[in-house]
Amino acid sequence: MARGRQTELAVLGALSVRPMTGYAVREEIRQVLGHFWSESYGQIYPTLAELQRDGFIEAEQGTRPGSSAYALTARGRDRLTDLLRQPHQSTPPRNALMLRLFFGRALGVDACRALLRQAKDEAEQRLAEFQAIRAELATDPDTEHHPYWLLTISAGEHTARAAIAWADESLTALGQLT
Amino acid sequence: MARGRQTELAVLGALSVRPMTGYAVREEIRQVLGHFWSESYGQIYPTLAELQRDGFIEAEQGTRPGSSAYALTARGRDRLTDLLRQPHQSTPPRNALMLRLFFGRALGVDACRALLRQAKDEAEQRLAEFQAIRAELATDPDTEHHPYWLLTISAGEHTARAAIAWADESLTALGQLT
DNA sequence: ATCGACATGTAAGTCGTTACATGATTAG
DNA sequence: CTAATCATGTAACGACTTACATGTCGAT
Repeated sequence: MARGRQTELAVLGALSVRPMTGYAVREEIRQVLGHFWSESYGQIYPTLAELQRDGFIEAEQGTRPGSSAYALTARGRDRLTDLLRQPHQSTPPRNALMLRLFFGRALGVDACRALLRQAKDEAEQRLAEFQAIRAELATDPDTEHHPYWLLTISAGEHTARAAIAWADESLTALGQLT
Repeated sequence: MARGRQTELAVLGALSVRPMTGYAVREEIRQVLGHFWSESYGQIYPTLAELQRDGFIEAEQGTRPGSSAYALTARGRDRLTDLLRQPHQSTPPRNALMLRLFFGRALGVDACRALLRQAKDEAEQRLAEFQAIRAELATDPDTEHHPYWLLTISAGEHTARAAIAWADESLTALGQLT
């Protein structure tokens, strides 16, 4: 499966933006990549220790006791590029909503409609969040990351809009049932 | 987390369509729900044993030795409805493509464009598959599952089309870089 | 002083896949 | 006869989350 590499990649990527503590890595991933990725402390801290042992990151001096920010080393930068180039295998799909709708006959039309309305609400909220992030990014000083971050925001917007359209269509279709 | 329930739900759902062996449950999920859900033998067989122990399913007679098809009991049908009604929590997101594009600066424009082209190809293939399933479903004798199955197919189509549009847009955007 | 945010780390347990062993049945 | 498919089951392993224990720092 080689999925430990994925956490390694996420952590190295976060540190490539700027040096950070483990806590900050988690916050960064949660706030900025939250719709596409997630990591827990139980993954992050062991990974940081491993990366430091292997010389891919180093603790920065000047941090207060009980806390240390890590920065990429030159080898760490190479390692990041390596990992980015490797083919990615997505986790097997597990969409709880689709599983329920597929067996919707046993659930009943009304409950399915409720599920669809909830899905639509969530998609609308996601869309608003992405648009807010986009607006915030527009005011930021231009970093070289900018065009790539826009890519992922755009993906979020497209997906959310598709979900909204699908939910509307499906509510109509189910409405015509009995 | 209560995710063991998810496998239980998938297995009960499959058996609600028609009685099946464990092997067939896996095939059914792989072929029909493959784009939204997956289960492995390591999950299915222990779950079947548990469900039988709890009286939610029973082995049908008349099956050949070394093989047994299971059917839902009345209690099993209730159990399925119960599980369907319970609120679902999706697995935390882990989108390997987005993770890579987000750190695209370290990967380079050309490699990112290659990733996008690949994503577009995959989305087009998925769209074709969904349309094939839709066509096949149209020739089938009408079951009560029909409208619900169409729902999930439609979701797949919407998502695939959104992915294609996003990839096209993004390829253009990245093309204007340097 | 105390509350909330910052910060580190681990143990326990769940979840899930992969790989293998084993054998029956069917189509060519 | 033999290859492919149908079928069952489990052991080993890896990935990941949750919950907890512990402590620092800044603001009120």
